[in-house]
Amino acid sequence: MPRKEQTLRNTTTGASTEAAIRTMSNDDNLVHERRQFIAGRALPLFVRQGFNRTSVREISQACDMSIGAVYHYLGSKDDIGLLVAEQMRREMIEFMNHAFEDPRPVESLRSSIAEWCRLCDRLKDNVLFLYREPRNIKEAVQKRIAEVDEQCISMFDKVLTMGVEAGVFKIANTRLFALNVYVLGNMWAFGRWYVGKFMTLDEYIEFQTDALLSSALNRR
Amino acid sequence: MPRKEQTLRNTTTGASTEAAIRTMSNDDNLVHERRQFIAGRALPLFVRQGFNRTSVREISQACDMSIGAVYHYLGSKDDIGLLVAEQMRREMIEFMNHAFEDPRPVESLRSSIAEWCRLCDRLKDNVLFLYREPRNIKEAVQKRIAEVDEQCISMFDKVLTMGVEAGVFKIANTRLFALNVYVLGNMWAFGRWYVGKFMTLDEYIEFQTDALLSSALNRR
Amino acid sequence: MPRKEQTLRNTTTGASTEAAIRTMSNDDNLVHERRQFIAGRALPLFVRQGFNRTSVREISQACDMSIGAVYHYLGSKDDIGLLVAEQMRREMIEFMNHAFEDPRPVESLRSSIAEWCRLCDRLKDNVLFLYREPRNIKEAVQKRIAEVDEQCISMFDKVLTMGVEAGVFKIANTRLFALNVYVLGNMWAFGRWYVGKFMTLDEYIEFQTDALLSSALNRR
Amino acid sequence: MPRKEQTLRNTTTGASTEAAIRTMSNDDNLVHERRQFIAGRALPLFVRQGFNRTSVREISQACDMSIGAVYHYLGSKDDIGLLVAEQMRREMIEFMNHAFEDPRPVESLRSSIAEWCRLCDRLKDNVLFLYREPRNIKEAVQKRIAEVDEQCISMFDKVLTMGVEAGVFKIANTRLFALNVYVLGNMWAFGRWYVGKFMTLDEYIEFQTDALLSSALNRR
DNA sequence: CATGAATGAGGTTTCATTCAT
DNA sequence: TATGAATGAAACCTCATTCAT
Repeated sequence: MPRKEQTLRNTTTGASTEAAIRTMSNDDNLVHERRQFIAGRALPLFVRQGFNRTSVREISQACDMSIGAVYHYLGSKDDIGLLVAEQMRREMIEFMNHAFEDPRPVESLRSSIAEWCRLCDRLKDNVLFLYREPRNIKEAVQKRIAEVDEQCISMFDKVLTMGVEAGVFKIANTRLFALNVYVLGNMWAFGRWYVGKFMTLDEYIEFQTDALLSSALNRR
Repeated sequence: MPRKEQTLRNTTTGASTEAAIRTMSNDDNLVHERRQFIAGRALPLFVRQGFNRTSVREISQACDMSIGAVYHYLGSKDDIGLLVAEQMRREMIEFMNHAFEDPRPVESLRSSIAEWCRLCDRLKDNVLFLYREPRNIKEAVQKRIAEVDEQCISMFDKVLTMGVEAGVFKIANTRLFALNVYVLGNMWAFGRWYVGKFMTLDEYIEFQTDALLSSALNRR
Repeated sequence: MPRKEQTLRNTTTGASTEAAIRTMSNDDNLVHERRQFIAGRALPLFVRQGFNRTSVREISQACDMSIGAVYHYLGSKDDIGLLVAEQMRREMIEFMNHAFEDPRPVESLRSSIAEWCRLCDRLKDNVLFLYREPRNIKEAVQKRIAEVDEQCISMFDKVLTMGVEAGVFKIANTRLFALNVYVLGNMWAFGRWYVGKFMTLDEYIEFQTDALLSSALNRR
Repeated sequence: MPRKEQTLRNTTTGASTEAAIRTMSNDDNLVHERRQFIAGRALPLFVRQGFNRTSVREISQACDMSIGAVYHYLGSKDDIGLLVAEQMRREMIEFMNHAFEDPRPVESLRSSIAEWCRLCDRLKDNVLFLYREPRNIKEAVQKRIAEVDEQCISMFDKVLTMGVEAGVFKIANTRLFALNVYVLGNMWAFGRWYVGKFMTLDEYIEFQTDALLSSALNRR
């Protein structure tokens, strides 16, 4: 599906967010690896205690590193937010590149919902962080995230539109419907209503897909 | 519908959160009024800049008060979070006491969705605050909020279950469906995807209601 | 014993400490009465929590008065310290005017020790306050207190000297011995070593008097 | 005199107060050294101005450190009080372990009085602080201090009792007599009556020892 | 590369005192 | 005379960041 990829490449090309982060090291691989490590250890702390209530000292301790070492690979605490955002972005782009292999609308919608929910489940903490701490992510990076959000929604929109054009779906507002799909993935990640307490991820995917399809399918 | 009201009363009774907040004044009316005023001025700041990035000095300035005056009516900055939560809670209880006058499932669902969305629209900032800053709200108060959330979802659940029992709806998992209704209200409040940019609240309510109904309705 | 009284009058004459405290009222009796009341309620708080850790609000509440009322009779929180000091001073002067009716050295020492201990017991809190919070009493007032301290010690000194001159006592350094008598009174007031836990005031007086006498008495 | 030492060790064992103080550093030696330094610079300020009237800023300036550096080694301003108390405690334990080598009651009393007075002279400011600012020392630490106070008094008591049993002393209440010895040391540290103005420490020790002995000695 | 001591601006909070009512 | 809301300076403390080692 080269068309899609081009579209994506067009809008997401540009200096990688990560490359903009200051470091004292020249070993790119090491830098990347250490940053992922730090972000991975910091993120649960952010989710549990909040970004502002988590000190760099705590982060360095969670990493079994010195404070100086953390700053060796990062320019500032805020940069960890960028890494979290960037990881989400990377995975979403990955997701968009691999979903929709199927040209059949129903199958395509099914698989994209499932994949999307699985992605949100895997990056639960990133999703939460992006909801909760937008003020701790640089405006520019928020925009980059908004962009992939938008692309993601557009992708769902396209699948739906395709289905509508094929006469398989009947949807009054595909854009809003696509947004619903998007939110439904995030919703699983939100621990707030304990969805995970009374349902497995697979059941969740199944029920939600069925509900959406029963609403979208064109009957006549 | 007295049964519902009783249920609600039973679970929501308890010492008001507000009464637990320290104050230097004995004039209850004044205290309440000033607190609402302070919370009202502070909330937009929190939403715009984040709770931690908003200083008490800024809040006092936004209120045209001295810092000391703010602390005359509040025990701490965190207490403003409680007020925000409490306001949401109050309005949700109010909402639950007045919705669903209609015994017809479809009408009842329609009106409850509409009212719920309007409530979320009205308390947009409170909704956002509760999503973003849970770590700045005392555990106990988060629980109180979770309680009304739960009651609210249960309420939607009951409407749906009623409809299912009446043979009007056909829903695989009413609980999850109810959760979808709940989230759909919050979703409007979330500026993140700019739903409001391409749609009015009324349109949003209409489209979403239709989509949900088309999914829920039992077609023989 | 007019000689003594003259001495005292000479050094203690001067503007009363209390008269120097600002007030909004002209009714001298009322002012005095209220001040004693306030000081009496505040002193235990100071002893229990410390002067600085006791707020004017707390004091006003302990007095069942408004903050404004407290300031109606006092110019500042510090003034309460002055009142405490002044009360001690007044009682010590009173004490000095009435002790020593007896010309016999031993009897005179006995009674003055006993009276002094009883005074310290009665003004326990004042004694403690003067030890603990000298930095919260104006320099000038500290000096006035030091003056009566000095007079008190001198008084004991005189009794001892009289005894030495009469050949009844044999004391190497009457000044230091007098100081010991003084401290022994304060010592009772100091809860720190729980003297009061294993001894009544009367026993304390008896033992201490005997010990001092057995040290002071001239044997040959 | 191994029995005494054992007794002391038994009751004074326990987690060091200092170990309970929070620090950002892991270098125990550095932490201890810096804390002693800070406490040493702060204590005279406390004595001169009072604990509450001395700000952390002043302390940090007196130490030629930044405020942050002070908090790097201490968890709070109050902790300096603990250090002051702990230093007194340490020295008193040291004192108790080394005094009383002499089995002759009179010599033993003489030397213990002298050593005690010298200790109080050396730790003048600590003594004053403990008298004046008990409300700024955690209850638990006050208790630990009360414990060594008690041990110290008991130690004097034992010496006296030994003398009484040997028929050398005749004392009605050794416990109270011991307390007098204790207080007499503190009394020197109290600047309040300017004992130091008209007497050297050695003279003070001499006079007080003679007075006590002349009271304690058994004259058939 | 790594460490962690040091910095100090800036945050929250307290509280003596004033003054309009 | 009495009230208590309001003030705002100043206190304690945190923590992101730097930099000498």
